[in-house]
Amino acid sequence: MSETGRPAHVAGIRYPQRVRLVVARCSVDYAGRLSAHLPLATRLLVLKADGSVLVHSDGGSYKPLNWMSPPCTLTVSEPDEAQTDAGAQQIWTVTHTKTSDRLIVSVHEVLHDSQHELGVDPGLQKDGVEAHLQKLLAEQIHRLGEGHTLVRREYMTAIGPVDILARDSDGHSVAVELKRRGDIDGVEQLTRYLELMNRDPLLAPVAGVFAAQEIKPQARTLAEDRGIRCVVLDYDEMRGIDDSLSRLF
Amino acid sequence: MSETGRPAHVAGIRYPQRVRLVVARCSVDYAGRLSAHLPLATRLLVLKADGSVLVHSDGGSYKPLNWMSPPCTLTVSEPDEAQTDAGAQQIWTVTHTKTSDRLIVSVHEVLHDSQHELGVDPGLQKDGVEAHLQKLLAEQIHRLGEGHTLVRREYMTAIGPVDILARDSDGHSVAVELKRRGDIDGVEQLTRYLELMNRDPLLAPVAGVFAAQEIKPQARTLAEDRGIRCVVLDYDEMRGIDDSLSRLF
DNA sequence: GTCTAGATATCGCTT
DNA sequence: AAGCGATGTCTAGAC
Repeated sequence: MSETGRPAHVAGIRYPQRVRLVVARCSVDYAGRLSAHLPLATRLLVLKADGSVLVHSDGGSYKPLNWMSPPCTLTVSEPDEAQTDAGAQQIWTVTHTKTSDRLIVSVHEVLHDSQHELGVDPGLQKDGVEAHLQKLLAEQIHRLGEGHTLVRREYMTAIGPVDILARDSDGHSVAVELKRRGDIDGVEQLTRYLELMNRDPLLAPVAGVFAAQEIKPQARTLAEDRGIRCVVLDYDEMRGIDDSLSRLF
Repeated sequence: MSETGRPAHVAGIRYPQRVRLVVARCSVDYAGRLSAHLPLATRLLVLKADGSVLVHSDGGSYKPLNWMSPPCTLTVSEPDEAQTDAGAQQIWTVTHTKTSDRLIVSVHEVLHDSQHELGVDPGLQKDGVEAHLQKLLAEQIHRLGEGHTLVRREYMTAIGPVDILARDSDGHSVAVELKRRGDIDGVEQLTRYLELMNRDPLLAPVAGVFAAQEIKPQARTLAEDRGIRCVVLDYDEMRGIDDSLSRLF
């Protein structure tokens, strides 16, 4: 109960990682990059082995009401007189190791307290992010328009890599900016690439294509105003074709 | 154990909100906006009253390894033959109510299972960051340079509000884009405002100031290349002055 | 290490 | 309802 944060390594000995689950009536204060306060209520407190703390309510998204990110340490202390009068039984102070961020939990009543050994997690395997979309579009470059050919993915320029460089049926260069969701940011990014590339006589004229699964109206307006063509990609359809291709082998 | 998700309202009766904590050896698959897989390992599963599920490891940040956001429902089913052979005891399927997103948890061994009544949370009270920085800069407008005067905060234009509009010592307009961290995005945003405002004969010429607690090198280069002045703000110093002022009252 | 771009972002506010 | 900006963003990859 009065145990503090459990570092994974102490004096060279590797202790098993443990997560501690506490359900308690508590109030919470955070002082760091901002100040925040949570009034007294019953909440779930998750204390991870690296010292990090999550304060969750029963609802909302995956984001805790409040938290402290690692590296940090938890110390438990007795409440002072004022805190005792307010009903606090324990004060948990979570201090960030590098910054001066602080999370203070005033624990009024502990309703549950248990520890569980989880071990190290093998981690998440992802599929279907922008990288995958880029691979698919490179394989299905005709989606940019008839007669298009791939020059290369991640074409390097002085200000960063262009997602895809292609040529249209006339042999002119086409720079493609690819997004999962097409926002104004992406149009600005492509615009910077186009400005730079069109100064290169070996490449110019370079046309721009803004390709995304979904293009926001404002982004489309800005793009078309700048002569950038917009292409909406159907990920499922592209993946479907990719799967069918895979099945041939 | 075999209980499914508990909606907060059933047949007009309001049930108490409950959070369920499960520690289990499990593998997890997500199919929705992307595909993701978590190999078999021991993890913390948090099931909230709104049906949402968080899959946490003992470490990392506040973000779960995987999750399903509300509104969604959890159903528990028996594993099929292949799943039983793989060692699964139960299959939890979490389905999003509006999209077709799906989270499937293959539960191999339950190590802990408890439920806790939390009630409705009063919610977080926040104070700080960009709003505060904007208020401080409006009060300390001299930080833009000698002789500057405030016109107004959140000066509305056709494409959105400019954080601060001021005048310099010559009476010329100054548009200020304020950020906690000064990134290229912020420079682009300010550039769009300046283009628009400089078309307005009542305002033009409008100078630009990019003000932030921290300005990234690339952002500074881009800003200065466009004739936008960069001002680094010391939040603690500004807050200190603000506090001293407050103490006078 | 630092820095940059992407994200199943989430959250809140305004139109 | 939909769009947009901010976030204590977090995270992974590049340099």
